Amino acid sequence: MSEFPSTTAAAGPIPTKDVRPAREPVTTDEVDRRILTVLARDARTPNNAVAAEVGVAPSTCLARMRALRDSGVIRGYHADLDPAALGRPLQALVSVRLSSGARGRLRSFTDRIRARPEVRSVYFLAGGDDFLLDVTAVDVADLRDFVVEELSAYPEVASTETNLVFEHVRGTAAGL
Amino acid sequence: MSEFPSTTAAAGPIPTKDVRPAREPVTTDEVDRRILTVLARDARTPNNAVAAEVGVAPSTCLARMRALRDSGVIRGYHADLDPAALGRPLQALVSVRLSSGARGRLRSFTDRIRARPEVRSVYFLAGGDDFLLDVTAVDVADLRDFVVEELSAYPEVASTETNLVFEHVRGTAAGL
DNA sequence: CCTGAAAACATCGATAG
DNA sequence: CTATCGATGTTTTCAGG
Repeated sequence: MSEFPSTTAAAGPIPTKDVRPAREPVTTDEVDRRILTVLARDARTPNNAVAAEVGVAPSTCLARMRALRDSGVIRGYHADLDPAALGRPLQALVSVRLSSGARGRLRSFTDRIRARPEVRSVYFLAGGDDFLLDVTAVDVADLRDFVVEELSAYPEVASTETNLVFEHVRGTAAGL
Repeated sequence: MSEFPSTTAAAGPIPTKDVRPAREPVTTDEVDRRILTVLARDARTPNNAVAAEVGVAPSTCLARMRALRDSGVIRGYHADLDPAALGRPLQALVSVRLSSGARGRLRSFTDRIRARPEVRSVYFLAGGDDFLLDVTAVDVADLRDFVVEELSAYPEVASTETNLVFEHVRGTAAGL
């Protein structure tokens, strides 16, 4: 089994049937893309509203949405929560480098890490660092605790580097 | 006016009414958090089902969801698309450093950048680099084109550093 | 791909704890 | 603040053309 089974994956207990990780492109037409654009902008847009916006019948739109979901083009639908509004006003990017002997346990290590409430997402990297964590924190002490006690405490971790995030904005095109 | 008006922001033409950026925490109780957990996992869960899952009446659930949306705790709902399935199998993180004189034009520069289809998100950083781009590409040539022609071509850009992303996974807790 | 009809759901106001 | 009820319009869903 590969160390990196897919280019990307969705979160936690997914509302998923049997979505394949999609190593190869799925054929999509203009209608599909317009559906995706609408759902990327507002995932709670009712099916019939999506249909009206892209100019197809609701039944057709529904079938397409399901196909896109089942084929893995749509990985899931997620509410975008504001960490600051939830009492986590600090955001940071933490680069982590593992000791060379620990690379084999990378997966189990990151599985533990990504379940933590601080962690928004994990990037597995090809470069000098092994991975990058997008994290939020209640305050600097909380951030320090996470880095020092949750990361650096493990012998697998060779080094970390923390960069504060002033602001994080989504791309406008959202993957299209 | 501040250079960084909010800690985070949502994408493009948002389906938003007047959601404030939420600099301060919003008071939420256990019911709210459970609603948020459900919606973070599957944003298309019907109000009915959310209500049943968290154990409140649908009317109550609906009112809370709206309050959470209006107070800015929920920034939006987005379909999570798989770039690989859409013909963009390459993902990378590009760190960008601007020339010191160009920092004042940072906002207009990044506004142009983030509208590009390659850009999934933009992190404004406090450290040595000015910002970090999460980008996808069709192939290496496409990636190179973006970095060389879209970034390095501008005099504002002092330097860039590109790191390939093997895999990107969402945190399990999704912001709670 | 569409239409159409039945079932499920969202939404509101009134009422009450 | 929360829950329940009932009425009304909308949305989803599926059978079939």
